[in-house]
Amino acid sequence: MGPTMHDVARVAGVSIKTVSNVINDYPHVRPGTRDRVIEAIEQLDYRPNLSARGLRSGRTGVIGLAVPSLRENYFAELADSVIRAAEARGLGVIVEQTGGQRDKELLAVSTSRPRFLDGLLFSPVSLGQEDAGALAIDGPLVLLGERIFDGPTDHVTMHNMSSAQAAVQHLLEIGRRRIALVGADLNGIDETSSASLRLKGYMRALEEAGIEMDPALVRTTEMSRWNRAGGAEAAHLLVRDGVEFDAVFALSDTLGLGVLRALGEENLRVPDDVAVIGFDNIDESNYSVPSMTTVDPGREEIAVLAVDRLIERISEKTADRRPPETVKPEFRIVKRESTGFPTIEGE
Amino acid sequence: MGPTMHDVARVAGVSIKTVSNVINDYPHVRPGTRDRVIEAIEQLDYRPNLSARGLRSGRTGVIGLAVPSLRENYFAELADSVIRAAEARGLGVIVEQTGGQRDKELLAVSTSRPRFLDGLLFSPVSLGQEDAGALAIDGPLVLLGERIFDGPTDHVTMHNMSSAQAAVQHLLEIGRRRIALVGADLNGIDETSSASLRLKGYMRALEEAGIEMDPALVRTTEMSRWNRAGGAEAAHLLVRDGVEFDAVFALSDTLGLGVLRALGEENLRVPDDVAVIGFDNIDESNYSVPSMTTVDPGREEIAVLAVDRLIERISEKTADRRPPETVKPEFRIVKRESTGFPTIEGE
DNA sequence: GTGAAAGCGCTAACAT
DNA sequence: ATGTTAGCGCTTTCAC
Repeated sequence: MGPTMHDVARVAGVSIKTVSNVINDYPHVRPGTRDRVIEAIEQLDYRPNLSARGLRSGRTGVIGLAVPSLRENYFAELADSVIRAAEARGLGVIVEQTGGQRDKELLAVSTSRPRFLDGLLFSPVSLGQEDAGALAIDGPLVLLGERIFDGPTDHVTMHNMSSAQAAVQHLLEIGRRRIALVGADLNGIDETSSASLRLKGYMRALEEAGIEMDPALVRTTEMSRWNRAGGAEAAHLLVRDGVEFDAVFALSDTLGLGVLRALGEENLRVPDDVAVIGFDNIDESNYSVPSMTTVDPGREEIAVLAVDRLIERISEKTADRRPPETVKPEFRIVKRESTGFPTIEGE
Repeated sequence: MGPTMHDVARVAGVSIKTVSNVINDYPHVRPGTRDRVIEAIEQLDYRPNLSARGLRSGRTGVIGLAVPSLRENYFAELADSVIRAAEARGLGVIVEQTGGQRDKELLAVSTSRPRFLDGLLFSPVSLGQEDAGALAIDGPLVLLGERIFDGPTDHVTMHNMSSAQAAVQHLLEIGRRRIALVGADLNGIDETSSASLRLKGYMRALEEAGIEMDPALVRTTEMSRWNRAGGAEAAHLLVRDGVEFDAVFALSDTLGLGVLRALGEENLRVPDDVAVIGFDNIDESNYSVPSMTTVDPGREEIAVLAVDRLIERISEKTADRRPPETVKPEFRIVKRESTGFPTIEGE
């Protein structure tokens, strides 16, 4: 067991309170005293016991991040951003994987969370609007994604609809008219899924361009197959169904990467025969053959916004509680080879 | 502030000790008493305060995992495996990213770690053999990777040399003779890098086949460019230098994926003109065009072995301390399209 | 500006 | 089989 505050106090010839003051940057400490304490800390290699601090102060300095899986690139990159944002603010991050399973998601916001985490960033994929009530947990909670709106907590989401609209506009601008959509929701349009919101953006863009939507171009994909295999399958089916198309809007980058693979196998050239745009801007989409145009929803900023919201909630006094707030970062279209633009290194 | 053991004890009509006994599965509790306590726990939605437990018992139930970055697929997938292994054993995981920077790696095993984590899994890339001394920290530590051998801690690594040898043998078996290697160490062979160990395996396989190594086929890549861009660059240079080759052994999958991209741009067909094998078996290598043959170093088992070693060390009494131990899982070659085998779904 | 002391919620030694 | 109790190392209120 390492040295304690008492040890430091003894070596520095002060009381434990003074040591505490120095460690917590309490301003009214005489410089000389402060120096003696710091010296003692270094001499003993003293480090505060966070369990004790946590017990006393009610804060552990650790937040949770609950995501479906780190094997999904988007969430691995989101975790990277969250961990860096949290570290910059002196917080550690415990990563929990829900596997996108409803029971594990419910667990993440309930019992599984003993009094330990200062707060939780939670990105559900199975819970929906009807579960908003389950979010009324005791600790600070910030929601990520678009499964639940108007819940009792802060919410960081993205411009799903307008960015999807912009994506389709980009395809229209390069002259495409038969634009397939890959990854639509099986249940049609419910307000709360990324897929539905992005589909709405697609429809809006077509409508503005005066193009009638062809249902044969809209391909559904089970949520569990929102990956390369699912994208490949959808593209193969498009071809084998004999549907004519000159562009694909994939509702996620991994779907898009699968589409690229399948189009290659079908001997269709990208972007000459078919242009492709994805959604998420994961690192990988810059390195596919060809590199893939995509929507950058502002992942990095989502992480920063979320961590900052959470910190605010953690330090907020119960009395002057602000009402829950929903924020979204700006998005941008990253143009690459799959829509006829050269790849920009490092983009 | 939630209910405490005292509250539970009061509701159940027992003493706090009995509550503690029930929670910690102490065997000698009368069934009826146990039931009353469990009922009270549920009624109050009581959850133990881990800070208090940690303070008292010296255990927090949280371990650390320090990796370069979750944006590198291999480490994201490793983190996934570690988190699942740890969860199965009731431990949480705080993920730290070192960015592969020497100073942050040193920090990970020193001051940055206040008395909080029960133990640390550490995958260094900048620290080397000469830093073995820095690992003599107080808490349990298990090392991952191959930067440091014979250090003072347990070490989970992989069969770098023999698996690399097997990779090259696979290329030889399909009739390739001019096998390029992408990703060699700039500093030539030092014992402690994955690159060097895998290069040795390459040389051994060639030697056994009676093929003389052609230095023009061995391409070096800076550690910081062990990614798709670095792999692509190396492949482009191979072609532009006019080197003849019919296969590439990429020392990592991301290098290999870059190689695939570059070969496509150079109008070389894979595997007809050039066969490609990677190393790591990240999910992505199964979805490239073409899908990529690779070495599966046993990542999943590495995680389990590491977590189990760490748990043993955590619960070990200082007295009967076992000497440090080095373990490696089995590897296997996953054959895919890039060496002429059909992709197997889900492989 | 600094010290003394209480107590956060829990575990475990000891008592019954 | 269960109860009593003393801390674990820290923060914080209250003195001085």
